[in-house]
Amino acid sequence: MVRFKERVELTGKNKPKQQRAKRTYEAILMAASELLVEVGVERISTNLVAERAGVSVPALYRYFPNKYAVLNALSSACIDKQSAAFQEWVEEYSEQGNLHFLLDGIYGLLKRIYDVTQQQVGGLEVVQALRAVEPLREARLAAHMSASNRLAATAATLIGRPVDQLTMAQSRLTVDSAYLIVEMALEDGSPSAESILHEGARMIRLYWQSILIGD
Amino acid sequence: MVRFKERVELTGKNKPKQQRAKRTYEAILMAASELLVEVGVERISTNLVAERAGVSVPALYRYFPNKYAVLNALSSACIDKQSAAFQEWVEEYSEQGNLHFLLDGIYGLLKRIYDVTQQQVGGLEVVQALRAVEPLREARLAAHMSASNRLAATAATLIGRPVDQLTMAQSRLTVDSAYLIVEMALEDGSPSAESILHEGARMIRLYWQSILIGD
DNA sequence: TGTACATCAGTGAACGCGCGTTCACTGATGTAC
DNA sequence: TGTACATCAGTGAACGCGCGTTCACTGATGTAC
Repeated sequence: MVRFKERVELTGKNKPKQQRAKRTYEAILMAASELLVEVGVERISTNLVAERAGVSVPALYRYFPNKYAVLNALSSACIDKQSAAFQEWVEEYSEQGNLHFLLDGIYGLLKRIYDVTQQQVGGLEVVQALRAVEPLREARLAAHMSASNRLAATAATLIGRPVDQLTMAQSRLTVDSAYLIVEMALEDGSPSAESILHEGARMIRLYWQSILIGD
Repeated sequence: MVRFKERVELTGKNKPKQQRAKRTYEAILMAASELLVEVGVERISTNLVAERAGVSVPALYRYFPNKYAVLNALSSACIDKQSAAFQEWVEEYSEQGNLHFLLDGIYGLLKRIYDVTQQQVGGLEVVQALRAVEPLREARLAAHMSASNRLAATAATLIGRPVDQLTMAQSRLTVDSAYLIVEMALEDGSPSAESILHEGARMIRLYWQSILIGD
C-alpha cells in the first residue's frame, strides 16, 4: 500500500524584510485563517486568500512557494504553540517525580493545549486541516511522535524500566487521545468543552494510574 | 462562527436496474476505492474515477448526482458495517446486564470494527475522508451520535439513573475514542495494530469501570 | 543634503490545465401482441 | 418466433470556470558617496 506522493515544498522562499512586507505577510496569514473558517479547507485557494488579504496573487507567491506553504505556516504556528504547552507541562510536573502530582495535572495539560489552540483564529479548522491535507500530515505526525517519545521516556524513568514497544504504544495512544479530546472540546457539539476536557483527563489519568502504579 | 454551507445532494438519482448497469455501478465504486488509496481524497475526481472504472464520465453521472455522492456511497457502506458491528456487540453483551462480561468485551468490539473497516478496500482512507470532506462530515457525526446515544442509554440502565449530560459526554468521548483507536490501528505506524487495539480497549475498560463501579 | 544605484515589494494580465457537469446522441435490453 | 416500441444504459465531445502559477513590469525603500 505505497501511496504516490510528490514532495511539496512548504517553507517560504523570501522572508519579509521591510515593514510593509511584514504587514503583507501577516495579512495573508490572517486572510487564510478567516477563509479556513468561512469556506473550509476544501475550497480555500491562493486567489481567494490574496483577494481577502487585499494584495495581488504574485505578492502571495513572493513569500509562499505554493498553496500548501500558506496552510503550513498557519498550522506550524499552531503546532509549535501546542508543543510548547506540552513541553512546559512535562518540565513542570514530571521531573519532580511525584506521581500523584503528575496525574492530577493532566487536566491542566489538556486545558493548556485547548487554550492555545482556541486563541488562534480558526484554531480548530487549522488542526482539522492537518488531518485532511496530505502534505500537512507529516508535520502533525512528527509533532505527535516527538510528544509521545518524550512521554514514553518520562514514563520509563518513572517506572524504572527501558522504553519498550508497549510503552511506545501506550504513549502514542495517549498523545493521540489528548489531541482528539482537545478537538472534541473545540467543536461546538452538545457536551460542553469543560466536561469533555474534564472527562478526557479522567480517562487518561485512570489509564496512567494503571500503567504506573500497576495493574 | 456560522460556516457557509451549500447543501449537497448525496443520494443517487438512477438506481441500476439491469445486470450491465450493476456492473458499471460496482466498477465505479471499486475504482473510487482504489484511487482513494492511490492519489488520496485531495486529488480524486470524477474524470479520474470514470477512466479507472472503464466507463465514460456521463455513465458515472447517471448513478451519482455529483462527486461527493460517489464518496458518500463508499463511506456510508463503511459506516453501516461499523454501526452494525457496534449494534451486534451491544445486543450481545449489554442486555444481559453482566458488567464484567461487558467490560471484558470491549476489545472484541474494537476488533470487530477494525475488521470490517479493514475488509473494505481503502477502508482507512474512506474513514479519513469522512473527517476531511465537508459534505461527508454530517454522516460521520450522525453515526457517532447514534452510537453514543445507544451507549448512554445502556450505561444509564446499568447504573439505574436517567441519561444526563455527564453520561452523554462520557459516551461521546468513548465512541470518538473507539474510532480513533481503530484508525490508529489501521495506520501503519510503528506500534502494531494488535497492541494499539489491546491498549485502547484497556483504556476504555478502565474508564468505564470507574463510571459503572464508581470512583 | 542630493543623487545614483541596488535591492525589496508589489501589480496587471495572462497561461494552461483539469475540474465538475451537461448536451445530443447511439446502442442494448426488455416487453407486448 | 417476429416485430414494434419503450425504457434502460452508455458515449463523444464540449462547456465554462476557477485553479495554481508565472511573466514582464512598476513603484518603494534603503544605501553609498
